[in-house]
Amino acid sequence: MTNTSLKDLAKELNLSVSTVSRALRDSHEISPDTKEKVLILAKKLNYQPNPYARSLRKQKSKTIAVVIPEIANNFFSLAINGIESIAQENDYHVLIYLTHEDYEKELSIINHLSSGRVDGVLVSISSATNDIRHLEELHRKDIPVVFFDRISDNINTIKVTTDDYNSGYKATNHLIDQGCKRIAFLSISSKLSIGVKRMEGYKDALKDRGINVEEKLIVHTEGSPEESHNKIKQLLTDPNRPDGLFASVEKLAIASYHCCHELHLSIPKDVKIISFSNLETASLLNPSLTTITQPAFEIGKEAARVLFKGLDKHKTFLLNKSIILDSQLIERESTAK
Amino acid sequence: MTNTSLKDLAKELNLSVSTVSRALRDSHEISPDTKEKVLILAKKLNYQPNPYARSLRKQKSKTIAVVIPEIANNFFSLAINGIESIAQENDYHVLIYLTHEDYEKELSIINHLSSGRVDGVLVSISSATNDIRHLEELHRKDIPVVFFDRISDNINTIKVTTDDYNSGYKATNHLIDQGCKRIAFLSISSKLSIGVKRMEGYKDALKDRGINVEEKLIVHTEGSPEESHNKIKQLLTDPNRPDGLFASVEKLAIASYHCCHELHLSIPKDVKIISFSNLETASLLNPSLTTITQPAFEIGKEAARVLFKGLDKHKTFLLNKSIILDSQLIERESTAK
DNA sequence: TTTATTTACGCAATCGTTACCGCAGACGAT
DNA sequence: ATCGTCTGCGGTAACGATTGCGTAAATAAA
Repeated sequence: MTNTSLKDLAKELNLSVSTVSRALRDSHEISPDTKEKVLILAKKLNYQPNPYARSLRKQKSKTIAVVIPEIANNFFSLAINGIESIAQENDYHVLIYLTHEDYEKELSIINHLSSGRVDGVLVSISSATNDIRHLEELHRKDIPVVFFDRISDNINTIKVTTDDYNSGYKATNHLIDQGCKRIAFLSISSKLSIGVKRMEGYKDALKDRGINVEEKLIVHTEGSPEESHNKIKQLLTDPNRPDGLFASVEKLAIASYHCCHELHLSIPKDVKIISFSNLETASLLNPSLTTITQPAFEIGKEAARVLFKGLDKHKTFLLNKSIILDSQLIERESTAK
Repeated sequence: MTNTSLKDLAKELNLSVSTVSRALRDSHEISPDTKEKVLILAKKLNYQPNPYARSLRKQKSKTIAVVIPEIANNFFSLAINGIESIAQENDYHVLIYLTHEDYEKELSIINHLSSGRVDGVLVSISSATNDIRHLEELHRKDIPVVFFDRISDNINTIKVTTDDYNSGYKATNHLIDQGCKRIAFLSISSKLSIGVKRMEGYKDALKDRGINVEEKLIVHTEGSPEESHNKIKQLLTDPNRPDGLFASVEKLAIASYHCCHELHLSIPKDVKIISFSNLETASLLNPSLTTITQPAFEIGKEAARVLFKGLDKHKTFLLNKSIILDSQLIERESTAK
């Protein structure tokens, strides 16, 4: 059985296709009688307008794309949750694309999206991405783009993030307050905006408290989980090892926990750890993890909201604007004195 | 700037639209010369065929839908990861829909999908779903449906799950082996297949070891997180409280941990806990959590694979078939003697 | 040389919806 | 009676890509 179309309805009711179409969209040009007949039959046959025909005709797809590095990640799955909820409110559909931190993949995905498949794009760039010409291309084709979390500063559009600099500053300050003298900073990319800004907060906090910034305490692990693990382990086996770790992303905190367990280092006695994280089990860890928790769900929602706001008025939308939501420092045992 | 179409290419090259179309799809009817000219210009203008025009014409969307209860959930986000990877291999697009365990929402989503928006659907039903007529409707419209994890036995199609009965049996057996005498079973639904089968495994394991099944040790928390929390707390404050908890889903294990902490019950001394879970931090919890870990990523992959296999040959596809992947019991401290 | 065949392309219909234009008939105003 | 003005509906041309069919020119076969 194939789907019922306007033509089927029209034939059944001895009306023209255009009349049926208008009746369904409650046009004032159609008499109440006719409307009712049409609506009843449509319901009876469970008529669903063909989305592709409609999109083709209206040059609107009622669809947005979400392009993210990975999904098995608490931050991103919460963000998607927020995005999807706003999309559902607006009767939009959500396409998901994962780049797996791969620039080539991101390139080909974004490139594909310039086909008009979607009305707008929400993106959090991959850690491997330097060149953002592919994103500018979308821009040029008048497809609104909103960045969230992992943004690029080199493109004029809306960006939704948390206050990464400040959070980095606060996190570092907290470690110092708890007695740390040598604090390492862990990140997954030396280029990613979130990494850079969090690091600037880290550096400034150290300076403001009169502590020297040591480059060898700044670890960028740009590759595999194994690489992260090894680099952290190496950091912690150094005779002059740090007494505090600031993980700029959750997975590095988890790796750090594993390393400490392996090396029989006690958290927080030997090493204190704080991390950006949306881990729901942060409070159940051994020891519970002090986190900077981003409002991931809200970030998703807000990014989607501004995107939808922009879907009406393209031109004025392509502005450079930053929306910054607050993160929360939640103190737990991993940084106890 | 709008997108370039076949017509644009044709005009530029003084060719007809059909020739350009055929050239791009490497038809043998087109001369090598012409093909090359077309391909070069297409690349230069970054021509991307309009997906909606193509879908309309071909009655194929190159898109699948994934309908799941929630996404901020390790199992589902891993499964999506698997699904997306297979979809990308097959050049398909993935639409995500969340039901939030709400039957009405699931109904309206599935109903919408009968419009032909997608070529196939992967679904894990909501805990509130009894009636599956909406899914049968898809079936009737020749839209292949593959269930994964949360399946319905009342519909003839492919289902991908783990061996829930066996896993339930093994988990219960493990608790008994570790010395538990009174084992409670926690689930989020008395109807959901995964809950029922895991429970049957639980019951049979008890019987086989000569332990009576006590109905009051079987807790179904069908509502909010608060309700779950309260019911578990109530269970644990009973003077005759259980000494073992078998959580059939991860979130109930987490709730159980919180309850034990609140009630100052020691895990595993006072209460041992085992849970179905894909928590990446299971080994870092306090104490580390013994889990039945499902191959979530593989389940997603496999479900997507069989769906794609079915997208060719509809008719023969609509078979009743179960694909069962093994879960793994990973013993940790929460069930130590 | 004539006929058949191949090569390389154009024409036009089609997918299902929507939007513009047109046009009867009813009705009121003049 | 004539002229506008609604009301309610139908016809048709798009949207962009695909595809069956037609056909001129080039080539081969007779």
